[in-house]
Amino acid sequence: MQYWLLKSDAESYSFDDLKRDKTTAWTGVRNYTARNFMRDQMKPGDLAFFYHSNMGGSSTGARPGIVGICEIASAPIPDETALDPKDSHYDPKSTPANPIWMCVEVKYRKHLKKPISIDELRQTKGLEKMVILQKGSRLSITPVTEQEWKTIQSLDS
DNA sequence: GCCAACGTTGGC
DNA sequence: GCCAACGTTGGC
Repeated sequence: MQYWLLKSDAESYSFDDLKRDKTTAWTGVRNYTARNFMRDQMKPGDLAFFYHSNMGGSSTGARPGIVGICEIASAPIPDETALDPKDSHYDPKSTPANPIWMCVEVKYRKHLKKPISIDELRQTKGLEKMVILQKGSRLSITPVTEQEWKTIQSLDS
């Protein structure tokens, strides 16, 4: 059982979208480190924080942060978007016989009572080492330690 | 919109 | 295998 953090740009796929869909395949990841986490380490039943990043549109004043909890719901499966020439994530190096990009299905669990912003995470003792808080960290899938998980849960009140 | 940091690509 | 160039990410 492991804990994770999944980043998504709310404008492309938000946590509300996941609530609506209930389950979605986490496609479009084109980074080997992130892929390896999905392919080699994620297990059904693992839990993940869902994090909204903030590409461009912060006109509402909303800050990037954790908005909810979801669950890994499948073993690794080929990322279909890599095999579809019409998809913006198409990668000709990936073929049905040898799909280099893999994903997992993710299931909605629950919203936090209110989002925990990146600022609040930065201010919280014990979270200093979180990958997502490191300077220049762009990984869209990162492991979260049990201690970090509990600490963040305790902020959700 | 800016731009620092990062991952990937490709010429050598 | 090196590394400059490029494209992307994502906080601000």
